[in-house]
Amino acid sequence: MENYPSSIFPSSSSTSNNNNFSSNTIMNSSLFQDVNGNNNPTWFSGMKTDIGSSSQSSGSFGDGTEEKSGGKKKREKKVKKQRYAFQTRSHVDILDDGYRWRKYGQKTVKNNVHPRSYYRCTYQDCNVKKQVQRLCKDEEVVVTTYEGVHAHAIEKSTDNFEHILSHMKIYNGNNFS
DNA sequence: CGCTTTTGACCAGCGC
DNA sequence: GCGCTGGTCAAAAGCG
Repeated sequence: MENYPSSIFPSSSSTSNNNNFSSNTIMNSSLFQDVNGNNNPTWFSGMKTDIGSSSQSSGSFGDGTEEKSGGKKKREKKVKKQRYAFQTRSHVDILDDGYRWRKYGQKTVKNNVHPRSYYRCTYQDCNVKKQVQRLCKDEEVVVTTYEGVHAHAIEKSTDNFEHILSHMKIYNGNNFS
């Protein structure tokens, strides 16, 4: 599409050495997974998982929720955004990536005993969402799917997470055409 | 008191 | 057309 974000997370003015990301987390692997591969996940090198075809009207993820057609509830009508998924081997579901998230839903998914949690960034006018889900076959593997791009700076620094981001950038730059 | 989490209901897309 | 499934809303409860 038009705007491939160079990275999911804009400049994260990081300095300190907070270990809030790895306090309870074992970062053995962080790979990107095609979220389109439903039952048969296929590992791929790129970080971009374009679920929408190509008719993404609004290029920015900043705010896409002004549409309230109908009048009942402003349930976002399946605006297909780019999603980015990566796996993390961790004992905890919540990976503190420096942003503030508010949970807005949880659903049990088919073929998986673990529920999927839905989070939304609480920053003002930031509609970035993420889903957190564990693999049924490997309970230590947590799949985090980001939807949208943060249009603001990271709120707290996480060097560990930036380390992951660096990998993501590498993947994005080399392998994704 | 304000923010977050929980949880059931609601809605839309998709496959049969 | 119907049922299943995924995603979101919103009220209530919980917590610092």
